[in-house]
Amino acid sequence: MSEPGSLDAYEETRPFRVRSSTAEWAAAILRRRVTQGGLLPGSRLVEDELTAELEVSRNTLREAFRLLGHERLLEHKLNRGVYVRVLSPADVADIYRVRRMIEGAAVRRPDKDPIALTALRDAVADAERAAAEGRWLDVGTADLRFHQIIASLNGSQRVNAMMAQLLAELRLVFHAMDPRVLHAPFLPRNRELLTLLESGRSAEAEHLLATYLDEAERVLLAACA
Amino acid sequence: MSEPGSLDAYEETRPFRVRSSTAEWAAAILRRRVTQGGLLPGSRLVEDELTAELEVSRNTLREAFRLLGHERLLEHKLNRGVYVRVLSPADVADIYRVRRMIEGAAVRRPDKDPIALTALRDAVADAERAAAEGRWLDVGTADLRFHQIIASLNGSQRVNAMMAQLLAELRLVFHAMDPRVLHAPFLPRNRELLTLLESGRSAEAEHLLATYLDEAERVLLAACA
DNA sequence: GCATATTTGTCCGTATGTATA
DNA sequence: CTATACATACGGACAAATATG
Repeated sequence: MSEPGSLDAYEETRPFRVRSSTAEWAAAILRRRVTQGGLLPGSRLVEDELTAELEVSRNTLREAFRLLGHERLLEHKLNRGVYVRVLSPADVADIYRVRRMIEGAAVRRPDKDPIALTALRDAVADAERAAAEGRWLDVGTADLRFHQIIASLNGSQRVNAMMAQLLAELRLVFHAMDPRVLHAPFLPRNRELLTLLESGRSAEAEHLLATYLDEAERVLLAACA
Repeated sequence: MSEPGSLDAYEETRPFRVRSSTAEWAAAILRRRVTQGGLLPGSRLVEDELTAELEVSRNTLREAFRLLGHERLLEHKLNRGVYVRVLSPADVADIYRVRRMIEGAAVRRPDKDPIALTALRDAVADAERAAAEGRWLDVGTADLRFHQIIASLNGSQRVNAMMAQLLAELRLVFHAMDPRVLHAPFLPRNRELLTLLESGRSAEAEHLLATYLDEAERVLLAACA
């Protein structure tokens, strides 16, 4: 507690514990390792090692495990330990079924929040700039942000939370792929989708999104197998 | 559990708690009390009382609290305790936004699973029988099952889980209402919706469902305020 | 198949911080 | 302000399950 993570320069230092609990702090560090690829799917998380490294008690670490398990980033096998989740092809297919439902309902809505449209323009511009400069990981981040904003057009906090969790899960598969191959084909389509949304052509946007998601699913399913 | 000190090798001290963790077992008991109205919204859950009653440790009970907190059945106020969630009108509106999305997508699908249709017929029949016999709580249970099956037409495990959670949350409001007033108006419409689904009239089913959900939302919003 | 070491699951006691009467 | 009640977090303990030789 007194000396937070002096050996680990990568990690954020422990924030003020006024607002967040120690368990959430530990969960945040592990979450970042998983979503950013530091911990690959299938890796085992040993309690002893992590309590020593994070300098938290076993109880607190186990609470962090539970938080991330509920986000489907970790898998808890009884008496056998905690592992980074490995997505099956069935998982990927299921995630894309939900994405088609959420994003489809979003673009079908007649009333588009102008603030969200502005945020969409920013996300597309960021992705294009990152691509031009070869920062493909940043392209991926902007792409995920784009789709998170699309989902937010539904105007539901619960849908936003579901979408955030789905995209975090998808990142587990992303690490098995070249980010350029993964994101480059979809950049122009994000731009096109944005144009259709801005001009209110919902039916065309819905169709474009459907084919978009079908193809993305195929790419990721190939990476799974 | 009942006798922590006794080391009798032959007696089974924890019949079923070996398979699932003790925390999940405790969570299951509390979940049941909340969804079945034994613990009303706003009630405080005191650690000391529950550790004594359930005969589990504080750590284990806290694990159970976390689990139910993520299911949105309990509310965790930092340093101030754990309470049964009280749904605001905004929560009810949000839940119905998601229900319109999930159930709308379900009835719009062209391919209806025949097994699900059979299950729907059973649910409607159960509800009607229970209503005829004045068992209004059972009517409510069958009604929720009806809508859970509707959601399952999407063919997604994740959507099923979301729907189950939404309906569990809705039960929090149900306890503030007379179950007869709540469910009776919707019985004939479930029957009608089933007929439309069986005959493949998706557009009509979608419209009926939309007006159905709008009215149910109004009823519950009134109960909230 | 057995014996041992490791790891997890659970519980306890306690110290500290925080909110409320 | 004090007192009280409670949540947060830690470390130790031991049984049970699993992994290892």
